[in-house]
Amino acid sequence: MFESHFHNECIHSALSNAEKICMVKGLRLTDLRKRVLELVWASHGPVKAYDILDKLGDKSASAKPPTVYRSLDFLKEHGLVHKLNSLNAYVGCSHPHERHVCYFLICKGCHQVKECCNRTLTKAINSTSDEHHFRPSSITLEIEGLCEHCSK
Amino acid sequence: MFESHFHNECIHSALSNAEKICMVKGLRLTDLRKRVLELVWASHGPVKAYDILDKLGDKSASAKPPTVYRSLDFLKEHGLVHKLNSLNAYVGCSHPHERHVCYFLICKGCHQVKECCNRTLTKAINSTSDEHHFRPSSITLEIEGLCEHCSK
DNA sequence: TGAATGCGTGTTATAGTATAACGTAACATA
DNA sequence: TATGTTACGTTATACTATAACACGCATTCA
Ligand SMILES: [Zn+2]
Ligand SMILES: [Zn+2]
Ligand SMILES: [Zn+2]
Ligand SMILES: [Zn+2]
Repeated sequence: MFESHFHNECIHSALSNAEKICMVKGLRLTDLRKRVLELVWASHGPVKAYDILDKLGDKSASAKPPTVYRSLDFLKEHGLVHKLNSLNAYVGCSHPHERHVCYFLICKGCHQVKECCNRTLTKAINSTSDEHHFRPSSITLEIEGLCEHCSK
Repeated sequence: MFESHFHNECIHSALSNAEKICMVKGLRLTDLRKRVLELVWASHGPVKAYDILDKLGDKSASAKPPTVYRSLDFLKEHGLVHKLNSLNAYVGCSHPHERHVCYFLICKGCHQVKECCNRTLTKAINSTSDEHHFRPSSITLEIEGLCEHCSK
């Protein structure tokens, strides 16, 4: 799904973006939160909360579930990570600057996730909601399947 | 979301539909599976696995988690119920005859769920997938918000 | 300065969701 | 009746997430 690349750059830019965003919004991107974000960004794939927990443990001996869930909540709330409901897993947001609804392509082959947030989908969702006189507040759209590379 | 109605008729018709479908497909809609389906259909809202478990317990003393999860798996697999990933809950399929992808409107006010499975959405999802050369195999689309009645 | 407040984190415990693994009973088919 | 298959019972455990309370530290304001 992601052609071979220097992923350290992805991590680095995700972290520095997050710092800028938090700076601007007056949020505290503490060490803990930054480390959790870094672990979420360890790959372009879904990351489980308890895997983050284990890896935190390496550095700071005593991490307990609330530690990581609280950080994830913070990061979610401010659009830095997303939760994938169909997997109970988390993924870093690939364009956290723009406030937007996010849809996901989840490859079962290479276990990578790509955000696909386009107007066409949003329009279709809104017009369907309208038809039903429904006022949407939060949307989960997760498309599982095989990416170009993995379907060959 | 659902105007006042005689819900017993919903339950009854869901069960008799299920019987027909299983008959045709040569599937065994056992007593247990039928009771689980009935409990899922207790409302038009999401139902939790452990609530089903509790209610099963009333009749058959010793129900354990695998009992209900196995039945739910069977019902899911054959399109008689759907799982709502954003809620970890289950809902009866409102038109199990047609093989189809299902999208859901979930009202946070009255806790009712409506299937909205239209071509426009499917087309938008497929064309987005195409753009990314992605081959979808399973789709989760859950729209949370307020229904017409509850948004007044 | 010192109390008051808010926030982030630590810590313990528990709630909630789901499956593995193994045994037995019921059913189908020959 | 023998045989293989499916459904279910049962025990244990894994996985996911939150409640509740304590502590430290920074900010504010009396
Ligand atoms: Zn990368
Ligand atoms: Zn792939
Ligand atoms: Zn009804
Ligand atoms: Zn409603």
